[in-house]
Amino acid sequence: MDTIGFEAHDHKGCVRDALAAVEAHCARHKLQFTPVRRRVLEILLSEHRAMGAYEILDTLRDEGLGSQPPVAYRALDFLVSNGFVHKIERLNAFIACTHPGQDHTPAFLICRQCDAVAEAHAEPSKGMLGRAAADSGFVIEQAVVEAMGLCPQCRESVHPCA
Amino acid sequence: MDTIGFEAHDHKGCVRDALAAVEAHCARHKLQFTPVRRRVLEILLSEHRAMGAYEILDTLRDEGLGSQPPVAYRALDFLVSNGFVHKIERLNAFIACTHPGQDHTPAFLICRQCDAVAEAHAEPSKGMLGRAAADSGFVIEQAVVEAMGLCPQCRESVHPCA
DNA sequence: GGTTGATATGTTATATGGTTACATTTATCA
DNA sequence: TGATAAATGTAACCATATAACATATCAACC
Repeated sequence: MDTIGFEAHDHKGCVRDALAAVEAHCARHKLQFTPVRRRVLEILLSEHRAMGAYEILDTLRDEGLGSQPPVAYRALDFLVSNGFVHKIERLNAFIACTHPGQDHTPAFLICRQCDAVAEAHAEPSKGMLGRAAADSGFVIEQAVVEAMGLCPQCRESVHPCA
Repeated sequence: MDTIGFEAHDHKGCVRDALAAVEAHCARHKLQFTPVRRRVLEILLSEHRAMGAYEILDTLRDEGLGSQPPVAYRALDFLVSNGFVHKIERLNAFIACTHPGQDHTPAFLICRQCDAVAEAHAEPSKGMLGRAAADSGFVIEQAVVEAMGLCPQCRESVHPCA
């Protein structure tokens, strides 16, 4: 229910905590949290922004962890299918989940000016969309919800009167 | 409020009406509804499904209306920015709007089995997303809402007991 | 009705994002 | 320890989208 994302926070702590949560989740579910997968998650967590697969790959290459696209995409596939990372369709980019482990439908607030992204929650089964789906007999399994606009900071810099 | 999309309908009539509505809208707003733009819209309307830009381009090429990607992308840009066509981010594909001219935030129900797409309406300013945005001071200008799942027909074919 | 500025198209080349296919290695577990 | 599955390395390729620039067409005014 908290948006975080556009506010300052203890970033080192948030990276550490998220990493620990994912590690625990993988141990519990017998998932292999391999070096490449771990490093990709670390990169996304510490950058704390949406990154393209090739941008992530550049970092991996610099570190000798793999140089070809499939390396990055495979790690991202793993992280996305387990809910540790989300893909932002509108940006063809990936971002670390802020509530790893918990089952949820993410929604994103994307600033068109500074590209900052905040994660919120959506409830696709409710509202008009849910009603339209129910009316037509459509079963929603997964949803993409991405709002574009201006974040608080950029809004102020556009309207300096604030 | 009607979903249409997964139901049978008078398709010839719906193509004709939509085309007429767009034509009227362009005349009223002094927009150039050129042959390429018109043909791209016609293709999308009559196919009545999400199509990739290159698939549309193939048809244009066959008809001698242009053979290079920018031709298709420019026509699509025009149609999308005027609300006659929507882009489905999840599919990197385009689909004709079912309510051309009217200002609205489209939402899509996408069948993962048969790729059928139905257009519904979303109200991003309401619900949890709207509240999260308001709470954090984010101003929503535009939204992508795309639900993946099973359409009525495919749902039945998966559960033959129905 | 011709001139001009804006809008639209033709075309080449290239950037960006993502997958296939197959060989090799590493983990898991009986 | 050996069999099987899962993960990685690597090359080649496919798919989506844009940049840049030349040419043509339109719209509107004198």
